[in-house]
Amino acid sequence: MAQKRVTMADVAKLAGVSTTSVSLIMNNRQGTRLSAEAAIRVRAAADELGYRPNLTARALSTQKSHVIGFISEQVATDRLASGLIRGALQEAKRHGHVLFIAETEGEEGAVHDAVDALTDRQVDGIIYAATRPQSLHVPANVGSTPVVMLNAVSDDVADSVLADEYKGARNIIRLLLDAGHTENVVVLGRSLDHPADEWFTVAVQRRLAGIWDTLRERGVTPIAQLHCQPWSVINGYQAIHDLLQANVQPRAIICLNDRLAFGAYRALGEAGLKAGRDVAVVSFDDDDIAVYLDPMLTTAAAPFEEMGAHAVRLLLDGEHTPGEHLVPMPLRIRGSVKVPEKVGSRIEHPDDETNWVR
Amino acid sequence: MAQKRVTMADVAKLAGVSTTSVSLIMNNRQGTRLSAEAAIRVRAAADELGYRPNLTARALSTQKSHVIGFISEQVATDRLASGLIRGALQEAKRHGHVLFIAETEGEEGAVHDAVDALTDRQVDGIIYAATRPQSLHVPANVGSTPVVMLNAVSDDVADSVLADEYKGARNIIRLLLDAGHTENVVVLGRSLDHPADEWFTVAVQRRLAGIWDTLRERGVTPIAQLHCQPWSVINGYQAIHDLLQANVQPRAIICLNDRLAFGAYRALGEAGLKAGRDVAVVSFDDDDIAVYLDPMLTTAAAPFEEMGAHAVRLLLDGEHTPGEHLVPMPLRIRGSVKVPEKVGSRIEHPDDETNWVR
DNA sequence: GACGTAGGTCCTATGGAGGCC
DNA sequence: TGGCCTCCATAGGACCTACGT
Repeated sequence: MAQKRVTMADVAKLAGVSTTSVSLIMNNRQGTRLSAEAAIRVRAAADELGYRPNLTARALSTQKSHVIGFISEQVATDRLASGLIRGALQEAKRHGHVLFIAETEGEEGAVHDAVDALTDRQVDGIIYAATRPQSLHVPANVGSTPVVMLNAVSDDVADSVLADEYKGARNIIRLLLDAGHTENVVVLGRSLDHPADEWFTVAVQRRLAGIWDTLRERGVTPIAQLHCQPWSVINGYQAIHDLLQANVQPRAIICLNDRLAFGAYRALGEAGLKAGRDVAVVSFDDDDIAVYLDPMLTTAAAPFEEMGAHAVRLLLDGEHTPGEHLVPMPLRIRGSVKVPEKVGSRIEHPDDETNWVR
Repeated sequence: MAQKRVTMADVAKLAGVSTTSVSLIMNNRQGTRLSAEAAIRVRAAADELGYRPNLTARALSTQKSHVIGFISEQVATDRLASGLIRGALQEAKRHGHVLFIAETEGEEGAVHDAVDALTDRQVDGIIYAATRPQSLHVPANVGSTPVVMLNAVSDDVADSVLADEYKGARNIIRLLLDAGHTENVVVLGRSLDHPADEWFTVAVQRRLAGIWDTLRERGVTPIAQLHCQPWSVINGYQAIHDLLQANVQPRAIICLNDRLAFGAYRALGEAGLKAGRDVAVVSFDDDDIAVYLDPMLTTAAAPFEEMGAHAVRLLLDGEHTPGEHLVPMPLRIRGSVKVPEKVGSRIEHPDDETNWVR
């Protein structure tokens, strides 16, 4: 027999005041001269009854639900990008907000439905997230609800939170070169002269640009560009396998993501070579598998948690300047690159703030 | 300039009826004699204005929010158990519900706070989930909100959804034995005579019981029980490594989870042995890494999605009989066990319904 | 037979009322 | 007669529903 919740009216009765007074006092409204004594009575009554305001009713009356909607294709389930949710969740909690989660599973029209489901419940804002950076369409039924794109961009929305691919790429390449691996360098994942295709997203463009700009600055010319899409374990394996078969001996491999690196490890292993010892390997993302590898992978981490948190902050802060918001990619320096002691300490990192090593 | 949403009143005015009529018609209430013609007018007006009911207001008046709260320590972020959320999400969506997600990150008092945050928003029910089956305390402030434990149990709550560890174990062991691997069997992860400790949860007990009951039934006596906790890659590696050093040659390894299996693969590899070819390996969970391994791992999958969906169903169905709800663990038959063609087709699976092979 | 009125859900916002010196 | 302090009535917010016309 669901005993009902305590309402303001109950508190008011016990304290001998009106519900108005209870509301004013419980919300600590300034500028209203209610006697200190009344305030004490009301608070005591509220405590005694265990009163908690009904946020649904409050939302109805204030038009602010303190709820944020989180739409994604598969974020909650994608092990790489679930960090996005986690970051958003924590930040939302710190602001007394809660998250509605809706996943579209890539179904047609599911985004539209999700938006309906969320706006029908008066969310204060919507985060539209993707597991891989891409351009998405935001359905018109969001109406006037603020939207922030997370790990994605959209023509329909001003704000988007992205990883700083360019600087991240510069930093990890600098790390590689500073450690002395400047000969027989191979770039695995995408070649520069390949025509633009569906995989060639903004994020990829910037990642590539960061890599090549830095190589050129240092006067390093790779001995091979291995193109393969998608960036899967098997494709990484195949590419390096073929390279070795052709009797080309890489001394450093720049992998465009961790899965390619995983594949590269295998191909190297079959040839009796070992990452870290015979071949330096750097990569991107800091996928979970990065630390399962032997040796563990040095990689520029996708800063998902921080990105998720930032998206929430943007939504709650109406004052920010709209546009692209770039979050630094921290380097995870591990065994796949041998960094000589003396070199390690004098590695230059002009783009300093992006170098969150841990 | 947030143009306001259209309300029932707007529709009523356009259709020339009262809001009552709009409510009755939009909700398809039976037994109310409104003219068919009025219904048509109302629907047309609603369409024209793009009317959508405000679910916050509806929740306030009906006391049903069509929202389910999902509390967990780290489910959204745990790559193994995020399937729980996904399943819940899909099932909720199918019933027109939406999920609030709250994570506790294991902080003290966070569960209590999460419950407050959810009940303040009038959720219709709460799912309390864990990444590893365990017994949890449910704070009293849930009040009369229905709660279902997911991948967990609690003294405070009747309903819990768990994987059917016992039958799952029986089935995977049968598979192994039916494939002819009955000699030199090793059990990796926990030994029977080890005293109960924090790791010895109900789930583990049942998993173990399923394994040993089946071995005994078939008259198979393992040549070794390797005990190690936690069930990590490194511990799995170490245990098998030591075994091989001691010159014991296993022909079949029953791993208590996939991470142990991963470690076992490595130790075997170093000794020039290969899973599937020289040693049959079976395991539990169907972690993501299971398909990254070479050969891919044969394992009894933790049916997380189905469990999540089931929890939602329980919450929405007030009529079910309370108690433990066991969800079958499907076998994922892959390369780590060689199943002779003729054997494969005549493997017996008395516990039939649990054998969702895919 | 076909519909509307009024009151309920719980909280907030506003103006104004009563008491006292 | 005013001014100050303390408080509350009322009117929303958008919806549902029992009853009445």
